[in-house]
Amino acid sequence: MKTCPKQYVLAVGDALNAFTGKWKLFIIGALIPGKQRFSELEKNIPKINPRMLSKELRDLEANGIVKRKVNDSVPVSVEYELTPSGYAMREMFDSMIDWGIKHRAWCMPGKIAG
Amino acid sequence: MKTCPKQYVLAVGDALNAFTGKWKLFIIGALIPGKQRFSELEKNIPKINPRMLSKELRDLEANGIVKRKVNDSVPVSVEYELTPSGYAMREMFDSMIDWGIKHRAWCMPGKIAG
DNA sequence: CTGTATCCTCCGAGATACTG
DNA sequence: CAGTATCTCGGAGGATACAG
Repeated sequence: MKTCPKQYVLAVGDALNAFTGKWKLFIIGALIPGKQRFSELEKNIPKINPRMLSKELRDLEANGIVKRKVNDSVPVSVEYELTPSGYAMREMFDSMIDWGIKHRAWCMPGKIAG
Repeated sequence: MKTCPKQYVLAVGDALNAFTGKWKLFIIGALIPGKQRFSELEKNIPKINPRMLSKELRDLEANGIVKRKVNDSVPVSVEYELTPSGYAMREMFDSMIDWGIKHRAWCMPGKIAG
């Protein structure tokens, strides 16, 4: 691995940490159009349960991908929003999409759309 | 999720499948400079054991990332090499590296190099 | 509404020994 | 050399009920 300085490995590790697991990608995806409340996320992400949603949101917050804002209303509401780093993930996803589409075309022609 | 057609989700899924897990990224990284034999991979990837190496290589081959070539020599040797799709992952990794480095600069300044 | 607390299951992955 | 066969364990993730 000639051209592979240590900070590259760390950087890829950060990126992987940020969106691996079963749900993080869906949560980030759901937040790209804009902030959402806990219950909206729960409704918009099929099959997730509150325990997992809560846990993943805490992970994402700890990793600086999502920020959490409590509105002091009655009843209380909590909004989640991507941080600048979170929004910046789009370019990374775009290049994953590019690769994925080319890969499908290359090795499973005819299955472009599922 | 307005701008999120189904084939995008599939494409990202393909990309994730291709390199998640504990070892796939290291294997791909080890193969970027060129083809390598089983035992070379085993030696070059610290702490991997033959069972995991074998399993991950089979996964990668099934996903069209790696191709396996048996040389009919004595003793037998087997070479693994990235497919064109495999080599094409570099751009994706580069954009992950970009994001990771910016992310580190943004949310953990001073820890650029670990 | 926004989460926690428990309990449980399944599988990724390590250790070690063995085979053609 | 290039793998496979077992055994084992921890942790990711699901189901459900409960709490502030």
